[in-house]
Amino acid sequence: MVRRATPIRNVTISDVAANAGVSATTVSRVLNGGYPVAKPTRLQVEKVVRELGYIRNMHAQALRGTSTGVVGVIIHDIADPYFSEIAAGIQEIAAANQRLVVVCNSLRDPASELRYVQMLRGQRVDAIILTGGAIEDAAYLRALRQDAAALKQQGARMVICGRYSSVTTHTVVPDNRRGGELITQHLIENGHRRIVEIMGPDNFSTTSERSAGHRHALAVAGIEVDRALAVCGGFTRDGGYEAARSMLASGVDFTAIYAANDQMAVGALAALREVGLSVPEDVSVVGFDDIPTIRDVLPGLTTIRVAMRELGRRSMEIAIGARDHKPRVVVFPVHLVERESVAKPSNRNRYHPARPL
Amino acid sequence: MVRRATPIRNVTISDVAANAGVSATTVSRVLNGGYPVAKPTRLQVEKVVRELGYIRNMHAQALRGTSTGVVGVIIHDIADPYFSEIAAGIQEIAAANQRLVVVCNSLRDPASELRYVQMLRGQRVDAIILTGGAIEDAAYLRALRQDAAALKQQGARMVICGRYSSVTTHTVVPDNRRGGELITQHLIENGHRRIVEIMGPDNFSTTSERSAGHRHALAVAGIEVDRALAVCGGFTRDGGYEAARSMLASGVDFTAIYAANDQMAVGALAALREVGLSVPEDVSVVGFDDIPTIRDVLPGLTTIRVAMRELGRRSMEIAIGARDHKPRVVVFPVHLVERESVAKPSNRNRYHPARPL
DNA sequence: CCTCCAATGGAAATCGTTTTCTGAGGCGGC
DNA sequence: GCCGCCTCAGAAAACGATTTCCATTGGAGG
Repeated sequence: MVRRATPIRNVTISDVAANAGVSATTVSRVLNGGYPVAKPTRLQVEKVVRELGYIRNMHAQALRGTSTGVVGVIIHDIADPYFSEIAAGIQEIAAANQRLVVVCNSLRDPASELRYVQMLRGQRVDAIILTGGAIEDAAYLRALRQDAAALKQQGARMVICGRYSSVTTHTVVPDNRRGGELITQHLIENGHRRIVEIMGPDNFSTTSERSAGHRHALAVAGIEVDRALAVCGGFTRDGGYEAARSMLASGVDFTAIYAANDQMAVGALAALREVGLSVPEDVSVVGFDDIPTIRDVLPGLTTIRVAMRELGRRSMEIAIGARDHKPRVVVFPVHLVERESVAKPSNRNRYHPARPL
Repeated sequence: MVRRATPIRNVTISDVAANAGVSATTVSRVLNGGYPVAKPTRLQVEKVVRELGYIRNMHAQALRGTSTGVVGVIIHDIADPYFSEIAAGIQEIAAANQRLVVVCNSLRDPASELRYVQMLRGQRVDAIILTGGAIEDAAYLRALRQDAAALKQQGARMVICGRYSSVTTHTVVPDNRRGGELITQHLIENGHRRIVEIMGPDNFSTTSERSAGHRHALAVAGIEVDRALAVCGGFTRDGGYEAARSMLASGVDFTAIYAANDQMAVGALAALREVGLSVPEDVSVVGFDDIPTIRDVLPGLTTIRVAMRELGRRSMEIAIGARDHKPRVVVFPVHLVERESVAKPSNRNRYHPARPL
């Protein structure tokens, strides 16, 4: 391997200073403003900056103490439309405020989430936004609380987006419980009493919040919760597909499926289609979130609208906002979006597997 | 506003050194390895590091000269499934190599793309991955070439993903031209001769590459290109919807629609549904990319598979790979995925608008 | 004519690491 | 008993920007 001819060397503020015949101090003042610099001097410096293509070294700047202008975002999975919408909202506000965003995919692994928090702290980010539901694990939450405290100590902040949290910090969250309640009410009003609940992974705060709303609505209507109607699955299309298949295979009676997010609902639709059941004639299906892509599934999915992009925007606004806020909780309201996937239950064409799938 | 009781002050390497009764040098050596440190000393230092919750200041480290471990990614729109898949692939490799990824949404604006490149250079990232088609604009490309050169000078690299480029740097790209050719051939083999081409935005490299393949296939089959059958639109669902509506409104005759990406194809499907045309009986529709979400549109969309995740992975591998590579071009093959949206053309039920939509 | 102040520019310390150089012991070989 | 080598640890100089002090000038005011 040949040695590089010119050593790796960037244009520094001193290079600019030398070429402009002034001191580094003056260059810095021209760049940052807020200190009087005589007009000819300023113009000369600006000219040299352009000529040399000088770019500030953010690390030197950060080291000296001013902020880094970087916000860290920890997300479950950027390929999931729910999170990519939130990420898009975050980016909008970041762009409008000249901030850079470091995005980390935790893939729902709490250990990797904590590792990323450490890395981001090492980056001395101005803030960390933690999105998505939390694993309800004591050790994990304890570690997070410590990080939040350390972050505050560093003069940075932590914003939690998409979950209620036991960590004392800013929180932006959709009203998951209310959503579960609304969508279940809607099914009940349409005459459904035997409703399959496809839940998210066990131990997830989103799962328990949405499920609580669901069960509350059932209780209010005087419908007893039948454990045989509940099934857990990954928060993905395939998770919903598998869950629906297992319910079909079990032979249990139901007239509707409530999936705890749209992706799972879409998977359930596919499973129903596969066995020849039609929606909503044979089975009604509802989802949660109203992700953009379900505009184009058939039949149109009745769901709960969560303003994901707005959730992201708001989180970022808090992340880069004024420093002297008390930790506070912003709850985003949700509402029902009716499309074509719900009808009154009918008893014809109920599917009964001759043999397990 | 009350002054903070304790000034903002992090645990530094010297704090660790002092508490462990050694010098900062020794702490650094324990942290980085590669230099002999006596076992008791090492254990003592590690203990203090844990106790104090010490985290390296990446900025100081970066300033000193070692790499930052950060890779910048510039992307058109993180909420677009095509790009979020690429981003997910990038993240996979990043996570496996302890790298952090800064994601910037350019929203297809070349000026903001260039601004982001500057910001990322200021961050002294190890590499920049530029994804998505390029605006074919001379000034933009010139600026990009300069940045690529400067980056190389800094010892960083630029990887271009998703476009052939006139910039001399590493390139990872799907075979767009071949894809346009394959999908068009498929339509022709099914008997279609009057094919609407819903193109992406004008001046986009992806648009021209995919369109070139399309026109080539037509030429080979001896079909003359009819400019009345081509229409441009944004690379989005709504872009495809509007484009399809305008073709329908124009009253021009066609039996198939080729949309230059899946999102536009989905939009076209919606437009056709709206006027009561069914796919593929009345009109055949094909897309491009095979984004994950089209698994669940009806009818199943025949399209060109692009390995987006793999594209992202490979880009990142090159971005963090060994330093002594010549710029090279990796072309990813594409292939046809047949589903249910293509059939032989029929003349019944052709839509003729009584009045413009 | 002397003093004082406003306007402008520079020297040097500082931020937290890494990485030379040195240097101090200890020990084997002659 | 001395030399040289090996092992380990520390002092100090970077890296590139910001910021706190000063220093100089020129003009206003007495």
